[in-house]
Amino acid sequence: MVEAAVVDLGPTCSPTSGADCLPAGLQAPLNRADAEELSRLLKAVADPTRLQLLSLVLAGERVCACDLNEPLGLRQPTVSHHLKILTQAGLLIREQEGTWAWYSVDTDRLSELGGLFTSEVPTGRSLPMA
Amino acid sequence: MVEAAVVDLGPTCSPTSGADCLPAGLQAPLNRADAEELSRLLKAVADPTRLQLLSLVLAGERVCACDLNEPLGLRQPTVSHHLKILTQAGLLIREQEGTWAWYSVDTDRLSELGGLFTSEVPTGRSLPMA
DNA sequence: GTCGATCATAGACAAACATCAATATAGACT
DNA sequence: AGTCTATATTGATGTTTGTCTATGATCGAC
Repeated sequence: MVEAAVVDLGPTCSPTSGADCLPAGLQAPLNRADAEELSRLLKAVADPTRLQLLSLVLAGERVCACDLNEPLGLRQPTVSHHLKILTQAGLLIREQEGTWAWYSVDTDRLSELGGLFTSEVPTGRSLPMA
Repeated sequence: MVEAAVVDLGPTCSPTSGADCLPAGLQAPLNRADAEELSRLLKAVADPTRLQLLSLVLAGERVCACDLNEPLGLRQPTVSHHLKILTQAGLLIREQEGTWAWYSVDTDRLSELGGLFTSEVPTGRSLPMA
């Protein structure tokens, strides 16, 4: 040990955290439970196929599942499996319409994800002349 | 098929993309190569132990590896393994000093990660009265 | 009803992964 | 030299994960 750098990994999220109470981010030391909850969300996104899926649905705004098999070059059950994972993670919204299943991206949830790593004060605008 | 929704998965990053040229985000449809590169970075973060590691190093600013085994409750080789993965992903910076290894977070890289999901125009400040 | 199309589920299988114990490497110090 | 400490690497093991085929469930149209 180099020093008495005692760091307790206490709870960072409220003990009665609901389904949408994400552990805020990395600013405070994460306890195991919060880290596991965060990793569940991140695992949903840490797969090349699911990233392509997200980008495709994001490009189409509201996309039929039937249009996703071909551009990915994967079998229908495989795509269905990934869509389920993304939906369970709250990143995709599923709407059944007759035989079809329409998917759209929950952009709030998506930016919530990004916010986990960018909770600093924004120092400058990224767009030219707002 | 529902419509002729042709989406080509062309390259989104420059063909000669260097090590730090991340595929920009999900706004444009991702081809497989870019999706795999992104997923490599996200996989580094999609693990509860590595999330705890990041939060610990972030809290200490510059942390000796010797102080990380105990708060995580994991063996030294396991922690060393995770530190290597985070370093290879560019999220941690390693500095050797005698026998010790000091780690710090590359905050630029970290916010680059967050930016993958939050490339929208910021509509409002999140801090009270800036 | 039957047929065809869309999507989900179940089960199998190989590849990737997290963890450990054991060992190796390298520096500091006597 | 020799020992102790800090860290990395190797190899093994159990678990998770991505993909497939095969099958089931549901809806619309004839």
